[in-house]
Amino acid sequence: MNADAGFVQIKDLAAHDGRDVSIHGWLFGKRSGGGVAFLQIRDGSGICQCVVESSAEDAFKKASELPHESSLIVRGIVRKDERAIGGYEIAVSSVEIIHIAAEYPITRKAHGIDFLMSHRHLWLRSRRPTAILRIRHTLIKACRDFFDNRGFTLVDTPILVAGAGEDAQTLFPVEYFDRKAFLAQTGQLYLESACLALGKVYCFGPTFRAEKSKTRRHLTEFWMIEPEVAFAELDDVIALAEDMVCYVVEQVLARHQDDLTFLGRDIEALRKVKKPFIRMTYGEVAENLRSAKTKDWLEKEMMRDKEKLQALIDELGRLEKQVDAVKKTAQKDKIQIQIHELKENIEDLEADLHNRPAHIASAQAFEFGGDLGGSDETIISKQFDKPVFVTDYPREAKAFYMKESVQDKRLVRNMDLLAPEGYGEIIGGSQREENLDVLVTRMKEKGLNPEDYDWYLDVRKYGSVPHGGFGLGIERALTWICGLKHVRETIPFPRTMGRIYP
RNA sequence: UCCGGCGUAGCUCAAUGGUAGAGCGCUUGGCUGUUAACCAGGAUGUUACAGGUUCGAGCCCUGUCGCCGGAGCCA
Repeated sequence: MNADAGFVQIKDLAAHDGRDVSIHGWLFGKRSGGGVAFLQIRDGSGICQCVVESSAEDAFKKASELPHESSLIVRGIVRKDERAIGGYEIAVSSVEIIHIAAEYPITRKAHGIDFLMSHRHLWLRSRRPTAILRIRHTLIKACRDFFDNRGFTLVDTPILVAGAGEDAQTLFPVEYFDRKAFLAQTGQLYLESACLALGKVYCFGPTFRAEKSKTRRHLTEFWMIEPEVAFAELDDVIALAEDMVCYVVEQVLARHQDDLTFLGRDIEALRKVKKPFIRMTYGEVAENLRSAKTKDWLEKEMMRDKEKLQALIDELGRLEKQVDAVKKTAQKDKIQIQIHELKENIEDLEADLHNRPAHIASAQAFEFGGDLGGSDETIISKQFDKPVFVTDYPREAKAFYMKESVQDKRLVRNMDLLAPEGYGEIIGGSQREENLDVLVTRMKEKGLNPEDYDWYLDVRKYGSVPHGGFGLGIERALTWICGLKHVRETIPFPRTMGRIYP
C-alpha cells in the first residue's frame, strides 16, 4: 500500500477522471450478474461503485465470491457514468482481497435499537452513524476553533476528583488507593481558578453523571466544552454562548449539507439560527407557562398532533394494502421498512400525546421556585424557531456557585440555553459568586461543608473578580443539530444506565 | 427509585389454549448496467429463564433477568 500505487480517496474520484487508480476499503454492497458485478466500496471518505466485467477473469471471480464487509483493494480506470451514485465509477482491472469477512450481522434492512446498540462497533460502519460522527467532529472542532480564535487557553481539568462538583448522589465513586474518589461531573471549579491565571480559558472532556435516568436526553458519560472568563458578567457569558452556537451551526451547515440531508434534517430550520436569540427571564417563562395563551397554543398543538397521528395511521393502512399488491421483493422490503418506521413514529406520537395533558396541566400549575422540568423546557423551546436563553432562576433551584442577583435576592444570575424545535437545554451557565462570605453562606444553604472546598474558596481570597462561564453538552447539541430523537446516536460508544457494552 | 411496554429463526415480525410460520439475510444455480437488483431451489428454532394451571401453553398465572419508553434529576 505504498504511495506510488496511486491510492486515492473515494471523495476525490472526480479529480482523477480517466486515470488508473487504486482504492482500498470494504465491500459495502454488491450486485452481481452472469457477466458483470457491481461492487459498492466504502473507504471512510465515501462510497463508490466499481464495475467488474467477466472479461477481467481473476477480478470477476474474486468479486463474485466476496461477502459483505470484506476488505479489499481494487484497481481500475475512473470514469464518469450517470448510472453510478456520485456520478463516477471505477472500471475494475484487478481485485486484491485483504480479508474475507464472516457473515455480517447488520444488513441494510430494518433492525431494532437493542440489536444495533449491541453491535455498535459494527453499526458504526453504516451510513447514518458515519454521517453523525462526521458532524460531531466538525462541531467539536468548531467549538475549539471558536475559543482558540478568541484568545482562550485550553486548560485540561482532572477527571478524578476528591469531592463533589454539585451533587454527591450523581457521582460515580472509584477506588483511589486507600481513599475514595469520584469521576468528575464538570471541570468548572478548576476552570474558575484557572481563569484567574489565564484570563480566558476553556476545557473539553468527558464528564460522568450517575443519574438513574433513562430518557432520550441522558447519557452517563458525555462530553462537555466549558469556557470560563475573568471579568465577565452574565451578559458577557450570554453573548459568548450566542456567538459560539451561531458559529458552530454555520460551520456544520457549510460542511455537511449532504450528511444533514441524509439524516433527514430540516436544513431551513437550522438556517434560522442567527443572532439575536430569544431572551426570557425565569419569571417570564413561569408567566408564559401559566398563561391562557400558552394553554390555548398547547391545546391547538395537541389537536394538530392528533390529526398528524390519524394521518400516519391512514398512511400505515395504505402501505399495508400496498405491500400485498407489490410483487418485487426489493420494493416490498422498502415498503416494509417504511411500515416499520411508521409504526415507531405512531408509537412515539401516541406516547407523547398520552403524556401531553399532564404536561399542559403541570405547565399551568407551574410555581415559582422549581426548576424547569423536561416538559416545560420542551414547551418553551417549541414556541420559538430560535434558541431561547432563560435567565435568573430562583436560587434554591440552582447550584451554590451561581451569583446572587442584586435586584432580587431570590434569584441567581444564571442562564440556560434551550434549543428550538422542542429539543430543550443544551447549555447551562452563570456568572459566579465572587464574594467569599456570600459564597460560604450559599454553600451552607445547600448543605455543603465549606472546609471541603478550601482551595476553591481561595479563588475568592486572592484578587477575586467577577467571572462566569457555561457548559455546552456536545451530545445534546448534536442531537438538535442533526435532528435526532436520542442522544445515544451522537457518541461513538454511548454509555447509558442500562448499557456499558460494547 | 417509580410507572408502562416488549422478549418467537442471524434480523424484522406473524401465529382463537390445539402440527411454530413469512420476508430479509445466508447458501446453490441462472442472468453483461445493477441502484436496498431480478428468477428458481435449499438449510435454519431450548418461543429469555425458572416454576405453576391445563388432556394440551409461544399464548393464561407467579417470580427472575434483559431491553425499550416515560417520570424525577440533569448537559
